[in-house]
Amino acid sequence: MVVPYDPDMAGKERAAREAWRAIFDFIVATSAERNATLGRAGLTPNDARTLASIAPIPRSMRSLADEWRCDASTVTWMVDRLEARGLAERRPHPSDRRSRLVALTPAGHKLWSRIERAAYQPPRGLLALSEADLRALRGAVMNLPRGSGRKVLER
Amino acid sequence: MVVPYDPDMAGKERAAREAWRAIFDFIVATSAERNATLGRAGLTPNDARTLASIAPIPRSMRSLADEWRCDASTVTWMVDRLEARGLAERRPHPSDRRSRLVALTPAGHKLWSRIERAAYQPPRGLLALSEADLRALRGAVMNLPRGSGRKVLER
DNA sequence: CAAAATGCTTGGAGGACTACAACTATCGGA
DNA sequence: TCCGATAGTTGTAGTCCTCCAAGCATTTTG
Repeated sequence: MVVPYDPDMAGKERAAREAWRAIFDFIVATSAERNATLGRAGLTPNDARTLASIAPIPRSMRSLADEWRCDASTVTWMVDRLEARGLAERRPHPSDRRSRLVALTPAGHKLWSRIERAAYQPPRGLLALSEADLRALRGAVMNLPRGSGRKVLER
Repeated sequence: MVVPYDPDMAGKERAAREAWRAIFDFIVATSAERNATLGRAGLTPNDARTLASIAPIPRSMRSLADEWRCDASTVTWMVDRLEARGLAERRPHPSDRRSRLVALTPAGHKLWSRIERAAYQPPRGLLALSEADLRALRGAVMNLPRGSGRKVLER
């Protein structure tokens, strides 16, 4: 798709750049607290990513390795650690006996829902905005490309 | 400061929650690309944090340990690695001979400015928003609490 | 069916943290 | 001046990844 010349593009890009800078700085400034939350739950960032990946639906090891672009043995290591803590379990794949499905245990689901709830709790700094700003912010940001469309989201 | 009852608080908090959720998901979805950028520069996330901390002005090891809430020997390790790559250097402290100031070398400044420029480049997904959304977004996030006020920013 | 491909695990190696204990050099106060 | 606090380093140890090579079981393909 060819984009025709847009005299306002500079303005749009400038807005995007300035907005992103403020968001990025805010994320960085609040990241320590998020990591501390994980730490208190005894999870590494990678543990959390694993929980997030298998929480919606059991996944094969292979699909996790593809998603994370890592070696298959790395996935073995990750899942081993969660399994040792009783948070995840391996199940037989219904149609391929080579494969395993990794699923959360009840304890895993419970912990993950706690973590997720904490992660979605807005940082204090965000509440410092006015209601008008927050409504405007929400209106804009809800239009962000969503979900699994990886290609869309990458830089 | 006591906050009086605010009948609209629920609406404000709801806006904050929904906005944060969208932002958080977006950040997570784009984080792999940011890490890849660091990786291409041969930096770990911790390396980048170190560069960011000493880029504005040389810092003592102690102040870094305090900022990161880690053991002093961890700072030694971090700085050693950057120094080995010629990105940072230890300088004498002007008034305390026990202390060292850690500063970026010219190569360190050069690399850091590259990294910073890349980090502030808005992800593609953000450009998917309309100009109106981006302007609204910018208007809101520019009011976010800024800079070094750690207490303000934490959750 | 035989061969190639696939899914996963194991073993080995190494890098990146991270803290603790012990030690040196220096500072600062009584 | 002497002693406790402070800044930093070194050595040690342990965890968390991360990949590669090798191997097993199973599936898919020619």
